[in-house]
Amino acid sequence: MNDFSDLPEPGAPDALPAYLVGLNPPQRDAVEATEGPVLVLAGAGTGKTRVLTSRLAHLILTRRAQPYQILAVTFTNRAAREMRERVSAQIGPMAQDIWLGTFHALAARLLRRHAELVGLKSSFSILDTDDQLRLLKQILQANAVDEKRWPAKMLLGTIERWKDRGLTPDKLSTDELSANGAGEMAGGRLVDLYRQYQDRLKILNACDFGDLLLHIVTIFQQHSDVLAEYHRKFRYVLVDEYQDTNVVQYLWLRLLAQQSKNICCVGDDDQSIYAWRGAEIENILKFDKDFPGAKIVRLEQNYRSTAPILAVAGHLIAHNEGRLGKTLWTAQNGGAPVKVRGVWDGSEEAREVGDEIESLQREGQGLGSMAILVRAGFQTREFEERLLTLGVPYRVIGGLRFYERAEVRDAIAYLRLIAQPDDDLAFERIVNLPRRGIGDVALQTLHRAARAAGLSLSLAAYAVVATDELKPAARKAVSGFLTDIDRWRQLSQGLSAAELTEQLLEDSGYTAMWQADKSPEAPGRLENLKELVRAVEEFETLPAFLEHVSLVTERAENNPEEQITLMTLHAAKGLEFDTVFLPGWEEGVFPNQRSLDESGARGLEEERRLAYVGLTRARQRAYIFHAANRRIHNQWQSLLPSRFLSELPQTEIDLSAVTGLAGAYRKSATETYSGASYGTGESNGDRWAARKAAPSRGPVIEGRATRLVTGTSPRFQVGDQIVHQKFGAGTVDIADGDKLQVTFESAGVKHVMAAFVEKSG
DNA sequence: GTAAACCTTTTTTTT
DNA sequence: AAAGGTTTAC
Repeated sequence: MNDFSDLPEPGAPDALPAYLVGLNPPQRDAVEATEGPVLVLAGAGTGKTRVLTSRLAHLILTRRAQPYQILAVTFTNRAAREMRERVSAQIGPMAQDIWLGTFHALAARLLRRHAELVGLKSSFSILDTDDQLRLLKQILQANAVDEKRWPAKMLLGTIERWKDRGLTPDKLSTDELSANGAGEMAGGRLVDLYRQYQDRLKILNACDFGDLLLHIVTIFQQHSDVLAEYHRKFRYVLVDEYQDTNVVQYLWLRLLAQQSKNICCVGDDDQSIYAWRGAEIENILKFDKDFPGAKIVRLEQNYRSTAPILAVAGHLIAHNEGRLGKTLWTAQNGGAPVKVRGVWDGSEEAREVGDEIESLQREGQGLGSMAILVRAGFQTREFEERLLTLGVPYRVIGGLRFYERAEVRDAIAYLRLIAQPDDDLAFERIVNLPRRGIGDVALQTLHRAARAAGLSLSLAAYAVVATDELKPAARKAVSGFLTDIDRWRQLSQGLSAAELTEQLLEDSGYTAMWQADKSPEAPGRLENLKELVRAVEEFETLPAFLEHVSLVTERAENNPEEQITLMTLHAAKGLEFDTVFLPGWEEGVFPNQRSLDESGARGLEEERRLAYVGLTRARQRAYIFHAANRRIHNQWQSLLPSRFLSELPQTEIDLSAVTGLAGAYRKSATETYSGASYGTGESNGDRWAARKAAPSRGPVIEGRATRLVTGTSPRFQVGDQIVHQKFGAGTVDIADGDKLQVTFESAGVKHVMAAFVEKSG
């Protein structure tokens, strides 16, 4: 370990500082290129975090900057925490002073300082998705927008995408509106609704997630003195996962770095998987245009996965266009091929995965080093059931987070209202919870008064109870509620946040409400409330806790037991496991149909990157599964294997199908598919070579779906009577090679593969 | 004001 | 199949 009291001067000949020891040449390059713009293209498992933390240590220990003069931005709280921990290990407590956090957390911190410049108070609330939706619904109702035709969710999505691109209502051009038909949404009034939504936020002294960044950019653009202050302050800017930045984030970074030019962005264009929430892969692709003279460093030596896994992932991702281009390699030899297994249906898939898990366990593999990575959250259910049956402990990442549970949100609404009287959404949530006799009629009266006076609900309520607008009972109830709130607000001055929370839940009758509830969930909810009080204890002040709640969306997991992890591919980014199971590689499931429908070629490429992310999570073993049939929307469907399977190098994979399948699968249980089994008939090796030679030819989106062709599969003609293993007897309507459209006697019209039916009679 | 009954939709991914 | 929302009935 290096003692930094006798640090070598920069450029000292021999003694290598500890943070540089063991770095490979490109990694070291990335650490030491401190001045000017730098783009580090860091492939999966190439030691990206190591480079980031070493770079921070380098900047600080060589005294190029004080910790508080460095801005280091990540996307997830997990990444921020990990980086902070690892820098601390290298440079000690100084690491606490680095401006290190997620985009949103850092933006919130800045916005609290300058809130008045965008018409907010420093105490503003940060709304979550639920609040946003309720707010927009109110506006839609007030504007008589038909919510059936224009679901609030969809409109909110459009508004959020605008915000991601830095578009305030004033900046929306007609061009923007004609794109994706946004101009016609909600009868052409969406911009107006957007404006009303923003106006409401201002009255509520609140902002949503997108606003955190948008407001800061607005401030920087309109107040050069404020921007200049931060130019002086932040000498170096570091950005993690740059491929996931959206336009606002890009603008924010560019504004901050335009003076010093010392911006270092680390990312991997092949792992860009967040276009659906506004990320612009172009940001990373055009980095050297945005920051002229940028140095580009490629990290390509992989320290995580075996050679076969890298080969499979590399072949797959090579089918994408518009890449910056990287080829991962490893010094390791050996390693098992990636296993690809075809199964009959979802439950067989779950059984097979379960069996494999148990057999790995018998070999001494720990559950903690295994993961099942699915495309969409609902896919975990079948595996959960199977694992429960087998008695294999598991944990699911994602799903309902602690802070999203109704009772926790209720309690937090109380706290929000105390911290911020203008928070109408919180007010409405709890004004009659538990029941206080403040019903719709009373609430409507308050709404009217608030709108008339241009005040928030709780402020208007004070005025209303002084009049006789409300019936005596309601008036008494409202005034009682206001008195309570005032009292708690008083208490919040003297008590700790946790004590306040405890007392509040008692006094308000909220705890009592759940105690009186005899539904089976009630005990769990009470337990969650206790857990909430424990969570509040970690924070000194109420505002600090509320900030945490808005920005940190994770739940405390402290389970010492060895468990297998189930999560989505998105959630898995940045993690690694010895063994990775990748189920559900079927057309429509993965690549996801909706992604294809909505985003075409771009959507397909993003899905392929998602597959790449999944494969590159694996250190030792990767298993891919595809099922021939699945119940989707409670209906059985037969599915084609994912086109991604035809894009894998046949030499590095081990193909097999489980016994009991018809046609191609049934011939031999262990027979591997030949090179022509998947795909179009040209060998995949050729396609791979052709692709390299002619990178301009894009993958076909709408083209023929991947086929399972074998020389032995019978040919069908229109009118043939057939039997399908799942759907029973039917008649062929259309025969297109191996794809048939069949009218079944009981199951109706289906598209099925020839391989799964047999001629009858 | 509450509860039951009925209808609709859901399943992409989340800071 | 289940959850959520809305309508209807008490």
